Amino acid sequence: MHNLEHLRHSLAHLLAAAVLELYPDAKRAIGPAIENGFYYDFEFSSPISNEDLPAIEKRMREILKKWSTFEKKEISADEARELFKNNPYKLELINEYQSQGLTLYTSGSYTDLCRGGHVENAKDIDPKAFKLTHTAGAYWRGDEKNKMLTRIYGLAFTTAKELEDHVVMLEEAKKRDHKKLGQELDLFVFSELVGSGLPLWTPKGTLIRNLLDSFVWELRKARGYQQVDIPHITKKDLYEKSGHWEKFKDDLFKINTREGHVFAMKPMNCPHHIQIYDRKPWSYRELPQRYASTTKVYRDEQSGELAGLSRVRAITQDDAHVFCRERRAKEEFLKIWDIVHEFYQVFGFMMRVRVSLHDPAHPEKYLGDTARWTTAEKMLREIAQEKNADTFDGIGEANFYGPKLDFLAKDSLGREWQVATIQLDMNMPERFDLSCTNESGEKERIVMIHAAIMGSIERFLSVLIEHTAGAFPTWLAPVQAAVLPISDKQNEYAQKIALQLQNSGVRVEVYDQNETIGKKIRNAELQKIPYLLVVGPKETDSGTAAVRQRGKGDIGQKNLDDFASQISKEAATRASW
RNA sequence: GCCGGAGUAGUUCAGUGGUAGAACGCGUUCUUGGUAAGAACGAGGCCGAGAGUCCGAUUCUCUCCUCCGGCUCCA
Repeated sequence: MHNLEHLRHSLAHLLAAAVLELYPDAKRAIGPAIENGFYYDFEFSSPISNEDLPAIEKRMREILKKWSTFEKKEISADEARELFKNNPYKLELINEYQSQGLTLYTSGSYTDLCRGGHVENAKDIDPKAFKLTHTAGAYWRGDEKNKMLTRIYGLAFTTAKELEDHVVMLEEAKKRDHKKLGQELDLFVFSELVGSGLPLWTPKGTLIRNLLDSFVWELRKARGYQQVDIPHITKKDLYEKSGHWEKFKDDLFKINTREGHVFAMKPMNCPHHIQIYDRKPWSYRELPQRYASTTKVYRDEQSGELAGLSRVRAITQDDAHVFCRERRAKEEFLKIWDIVHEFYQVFGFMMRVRVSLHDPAHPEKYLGDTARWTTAEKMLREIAQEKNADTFDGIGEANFYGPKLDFLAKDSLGREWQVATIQLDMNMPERFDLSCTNESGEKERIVMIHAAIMGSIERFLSVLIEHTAGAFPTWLAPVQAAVLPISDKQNEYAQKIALQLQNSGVRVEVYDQNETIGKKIRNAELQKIPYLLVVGPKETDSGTAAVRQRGKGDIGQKNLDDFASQISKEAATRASW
């Protein structure tokens, strides 16, 4: 069995071979294997688009028939330069790699400069197990100062079945796209007048946000957090002191006051929380101080970066900061970990935890002395060990101000998203001279812990919508039950029981439109409402409802008091089904 | 910001150098229906915004705005 990466890289060669036959003046850049497939970057003399892909793919299959082995040949830098004299990209690579020796690989009549990693024989490639998917712009060598090339992406697997499964998964993901579901379920909108990256939350969407936030708050409250509230703007002085002005001034929304002062919309909350901590001197006995705010931050993201709720300019953070002594940090980390665990477990996410460490090869990227980093990273590793969780190290993933634990959630389609994060900050307390008085009556430097559970409500909701396909658990569903009268003769009874349910705390809607019962059920199902209560003459007479549960169908006649208490119980326990 | 694609009714989309069409949704009426689409009629559009070419532009050209797929970025 051959290596999948070799297979994918071989297909990149095949793609280049087909492109060069169809577009002889296209210039090749690089073509590696990637997750699920491969790509190759080209400079085309005139733009190509997705419509051109079927022809290229067809040519790939034709060429593949003529290929067998990949012949390797060592060549000198001069020979290579001669061979690729019209290709500035290959020439750049030749100059870079000439000291390590250069190799050419040939299959059929196609030859490419390449460091190797191909299938033994091109006959091993299943012509039905790859597919070109889309084109995209990509900077040469990933540097935005360089020329933009055209990248052609393809999917590739060992068997046609695997390719098919992956395509089915992509289709499912498309159906669950949170931008699409957000509109269909009426959760949020964007307005051209308000601007891009600025979502507006409808009543249903706002309800969900508030329910999620209350859940996080409940978990925090139990662990000694206190809510604080802060303004959304600040004088630039705050960010000059925190260091953010210098580092991130391009990403700040700035405000000029009529008196000529410069303010900024807050892009993060820590400096504000720090000012609350710093309102008075603290005894070590009063620590930790744990401040939490669910509040928006504003970042002037590049327009091309914005995407649905995943990347916005007005971001709601469930942000908390713990101010504590360094020796206390571990205990606080563990508490936050518990919150993260409890929160994500409710939604059925599988979690992995990345211990994000500094990169010893680049000490210049980090603040503070090595000894403190060593101590701090040792602590994080201990925590990861004690928690006995699925953890891994991320070298070079630390913040410049400290190491952190990043939580990755795997959704129901197997995609992984970074969500919660717990960060140790040894820098801000220095900059703002944050301290407490210790047992010896001395001023002692404290540390800060940044702790976001959802991270951003917008991003978390984008993940949750796609994870659940919009079928929210009962406790979170904006409408938990719909009452569907079979004809308008039952409208009055429907209103009556809706009111009764509403009084027991159930979020309920009545579908009393002049439509058939089939149509009402269809509409309610499309809204992914957990429970539908169908009421006809039978139910009116017996004072019941025929209940249909989302995903399960008819679950029989229910007494209303029993039904209401069942929903309340589901909501209280945040049950999922 | 960059490359490519796209903006037509509330939504999903057809379409045309002579100022527009479907389906669903919405309204009215008929229908009173038992577990995923009953019927008829009707309202609804400065064809994303601005400029240019043309006798005439929703259609062609340019600029801007917005969205999508990527790239770069993400405290």
